[in-house]
Parts: sequence; structure tokens; C-alpha cells
Amino acid sequence: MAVTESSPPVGESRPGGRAARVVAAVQQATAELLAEVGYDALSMEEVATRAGVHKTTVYRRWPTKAELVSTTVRELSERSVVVPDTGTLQGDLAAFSKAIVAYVNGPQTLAAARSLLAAAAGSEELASGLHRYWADRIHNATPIITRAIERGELAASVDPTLAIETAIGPIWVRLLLTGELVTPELAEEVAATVAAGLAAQR
Amino acid sequence: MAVTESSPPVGESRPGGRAARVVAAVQQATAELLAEVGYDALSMEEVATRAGVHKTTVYRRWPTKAELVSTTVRELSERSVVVPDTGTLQGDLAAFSKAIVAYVNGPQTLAAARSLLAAAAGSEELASGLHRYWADRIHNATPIITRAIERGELAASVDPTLAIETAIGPIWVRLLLTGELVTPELAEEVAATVAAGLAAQR
DNA sequence: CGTTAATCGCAACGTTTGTTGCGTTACCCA
DNA sequence: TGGGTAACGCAACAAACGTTGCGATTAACG
Repeated sequence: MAVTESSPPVGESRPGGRAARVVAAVQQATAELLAEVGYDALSMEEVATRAGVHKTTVYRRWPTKAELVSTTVRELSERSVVVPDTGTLQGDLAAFSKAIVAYVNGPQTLAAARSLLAAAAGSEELASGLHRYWADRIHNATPIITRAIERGELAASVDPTLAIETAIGPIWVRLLLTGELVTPELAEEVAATVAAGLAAQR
Repeated sequence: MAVTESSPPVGESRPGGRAARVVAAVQQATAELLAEVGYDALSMEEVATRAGVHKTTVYRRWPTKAELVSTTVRELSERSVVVPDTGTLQGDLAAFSKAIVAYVNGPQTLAAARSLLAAAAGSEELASGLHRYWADRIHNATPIITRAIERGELAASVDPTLAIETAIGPIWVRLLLTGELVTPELAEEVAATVAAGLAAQR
């Protein structure tokens, strides 16, 4: 991986060069097709065609479909989801969960998330990349818990990582396993339950 | 590799016929390969070879790889996980979660679960099948909550489905997203948190 | 403004994957 | 025990996938 030069400011009117334009076109095509046909049915050649480049070009830059999809989705979800600070544990948990809900209810993100999981099932390297990514995102949210501990809302024995995982767990169960809708109300209710449960911990 | 010797009657002194033998051989080969190489790299032809049958036979019975993997994994996980009844909410939740933990820590089940998700990402029909399956399994566990309500441990306003989802959510987050280990202690701790949180609900 | 190095398009190729028609085998039941 | 029917093996085929070498185009730098 590691594109030779990804540093030049990718402005809109000033293309950073042919390479940058190609990368952008391919990644957009990948994201679109991913949402339309899913991971299995996605073919490198169709991606190339839609991006307006030749399939050889795609293969040269991304050796496998798993890698193409993985890097694309990763950059798609790089932004979004900031850690809230509402002043209360329950408020923070609810805000955090609701941000995730809003994010995954976006047009392409669900298919993207599923596809990443699919890719991870096939490649151990991609799986470890995915795991690091999520571990980081969850770790970034742990201030929600540590702040609550500092405020005296929670006992110091509470495991911040596990607390966050518990708060977002039902969202992923519904998305991935049961396919039920995830709503802001769901996030709110889970946050209340988890906050109360953590507070009861001695 | 299994020669056409076709399994001596192990308990099956009365084979259900050639068809039944073929189905069993193919499904076992599928499960093995799934655990070894993952979903992506699994090919119908290799499954056929290992099962000692011709690839045409496999294609005729299971039109697509997704369908083959889906049905196989489904029957693999049909058993296991019974709903416990320990007399207390926390005990039931912990027992239920621990059963799931023990199950997913089995040799092939993690790869299988991932592969199911992968298959679901590709086919809407399979996705709905998967969703029905998990919705059923979760629904089957809701007596844990309704019994607690009847005992007066919980308010009647508690949503049984969501409660179960909250209890098992962190397990799946770790398995699918972060790749962390899932242990019985994890199950125990989550059960305590969720039970306390639900009890606090008014 | 012109040279140089990198990247892309193109076409051809070998390999893998999935399909079809037909002959053969194995099971079931009278 | 013998006939009918369904399932399987086989080989040949068609299509999709991924790879390679080379000429053409583009961006970068003196």
C-alpha cells in the first residue's frame, strides 16, 4: 500500500494530478457498487468501468478486492463520530450512541460495514486491520467513562472499554444479526440502562 | 482426504441413502474448509473434492456458495444454547451469555459466524434468513426477562428483546469488530451491569 | 520550454469458476 | 428379485477473473 504521494492538497478545482483523480474515482465507484450489489457481487472490472479507468489500473493499485474495499470503506468512515461531553454519563453515552446510529443509518454505511466484516472473514491481515481500527475508535470514547469516574458518578473499578462496548453492543446486534431498525430512541434507552447499571457497580 | 469409502456406519447402521450421505459429506467438507481458509477462499470445487463427490453434484444441490455456507452453518448451530432458569435475573443473564461465549469459542463457530455475515452481505434473501434466525434465537431467550418481571424484579415496561440484546451485545462487538477475547468473566460482568441497569428502570 | 520518469490504456493470454447434456449408478418399492 | 426413478459422475464447454508486456499519455523538474 502506501501511495507514493498522497500529500498534495486535493482541491476540487485543482486536481492533485492524474493519480489522485484516479484514486478518487475508483474509491467512489467502489463505495457505490458496494452499496448496490454487496461485496460478493462486486467485481474489480465493474469498478474500473464505472470509475472510467482500465481494470489493470485498479489491479495495480489494489492487488485484491478485499484490499480495495477495506481501504475505501476505512477512509469513508474515518470522519464522523466525535466524543461528546454533555456533563453527565447518561448524556454522553446517549449522544455517542446516537451519533453511531445516525452514522450507520446513512445510505452506504451499513453495506460497507457488512462488507468489511466479509472481507475480514477471508483475510487474516485485513481482519487485524479491522480490529485495530475498531479498538481505536472504542478506546477514543473511553473518556466518557473516565470523566464520569472523576466526577464521582462511577466507581474507579469500572472497565471503560467494556462499558462503551456494552453501550453500543445492541446497535451492532440489530444491524448485523437481526436486521432490526436502529433508532435514536434505542440509543437513548440503552444509554439509560447501561448508565444505571454502571452506577450500581461497587 | 476422504476416499469414496464413505464413512462406515457410525451409529448410522441404516444410512438414509446415497443422497443423505452426500449431503453429510459436503456439509462436513464445507465446515472444515470454512474454518481453514475462510469464506472468500472457499471454492465449490474444493468442497466437492474433499467430500469425495463431483462439483456438479454440489452445484445442483446448492446453487451458490452463499447458500451452501448458509445452510451448512445454520444446521451446525441449530443445537446448543438453551435458556437457563437459575431463579434470578442476573444468574439467568450470566448463564445465557456464558453459554454463548462457550459456543463461539468453539473451533469453527467464529469463522462460521463471520462467513454467514459475509454471505448475507451478498444476498438479500440470505440476509433475511439470517435475520429471522437470530431474531428467533433472541426471542427464545426473552423468558429470562418476562420471568423476572413476573417475580417483581423488573418493571413491566422493560423491553425483553432489547434487554437480551444489551446483554449479548458486547460479546459480538468483541468477536466481530475488535477481535478481542471473549471470556466467561466478561459475560459475568456484563450480566451484572445489565441486570442492575434494568432493575433501576422505572 | 523540453526532457525524464512514472502511470495509464490496451490487447492478449492462462487460469479459475460455473453450466449443460448425457450415460451410468444406486436407491426404493412392488 | 426385478423394474422405475431419481441422483450422481463425467467431459466438454462458456464466461469471468486476474496477469503480463508494451506503447502512449501525463505530470514533475531542470
